[in-house]
Amino acid sequence: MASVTDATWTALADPHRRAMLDVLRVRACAVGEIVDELGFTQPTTSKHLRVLREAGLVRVRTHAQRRIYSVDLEQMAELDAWLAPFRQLWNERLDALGEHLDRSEDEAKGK
Amino acid sequence: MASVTDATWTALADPHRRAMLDVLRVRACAVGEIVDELGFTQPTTSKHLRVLREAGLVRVRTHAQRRIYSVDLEQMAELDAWLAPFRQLWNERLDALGEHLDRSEDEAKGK
DNA sequence: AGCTTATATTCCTTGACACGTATATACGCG
DNA sequence: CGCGTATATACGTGTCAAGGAATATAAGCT
Repeated sequence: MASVTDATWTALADPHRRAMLDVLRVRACAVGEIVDELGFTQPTTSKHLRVLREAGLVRVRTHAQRRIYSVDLEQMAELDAWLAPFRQLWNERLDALGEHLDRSEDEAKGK
Repeated sequence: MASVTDATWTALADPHRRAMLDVLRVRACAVGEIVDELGFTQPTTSKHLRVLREAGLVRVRTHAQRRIYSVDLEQMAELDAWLAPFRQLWNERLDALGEHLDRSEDEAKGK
């Protein structure tokens, strides 16, 4: 149960790696497929995948010579947990705005 | 309307800066308060705040000599937007599990 | 205007990271 | 077992970001 650590955030700091996660979000991929899709060299791709793996963001399963990488959704959920308090503040602000608008609307409808 | 860019993710990669965001999430702070709270030196704190500002993650308003920093919740919401598709997959997985459990439960209750 | 407080910036050194090239490991197959 | 495919690692190099110390800017105060 890998938790979110510095490595996780560092891994996300690189745009290539975020692109890789976006690809893997759609479906699990072998290394070669990611190379084809994103156009990075194979060694670069493998190195980035290693960083993502050590960050707990992706998982590998070996299938013959291929290594199939997929997103670790649980880790993403933990990232989300860090973001959640901020989102809550944001939603509170939206709610306050919505209430404000509703009040005007209710007054118009005479509700 | 600053959007999420590489700078945003890079800013989040640093644990000190995430700590600062956690402090600012509770309430807006002047630089000195952050220095006191987290124990970084003043120049370091200012430099990190600059990075956060240029990343669109915090806003400043000047109040006499003090500069009051606060989290830019809108930017956080945009970060959340990137994470959202992953969260959705995660929730679908939880729902599938829940449905599975509900089915067993319903059979037990004869619903 | 001088002094103090509050914050920002500069310079310098150091360490981490990304990329390319070359090479190593692993697996399957004839 | 030798060969091809698929992936990982090692090495050398250039770039960039972080921290400390010193200094600059800015605003209030007497």
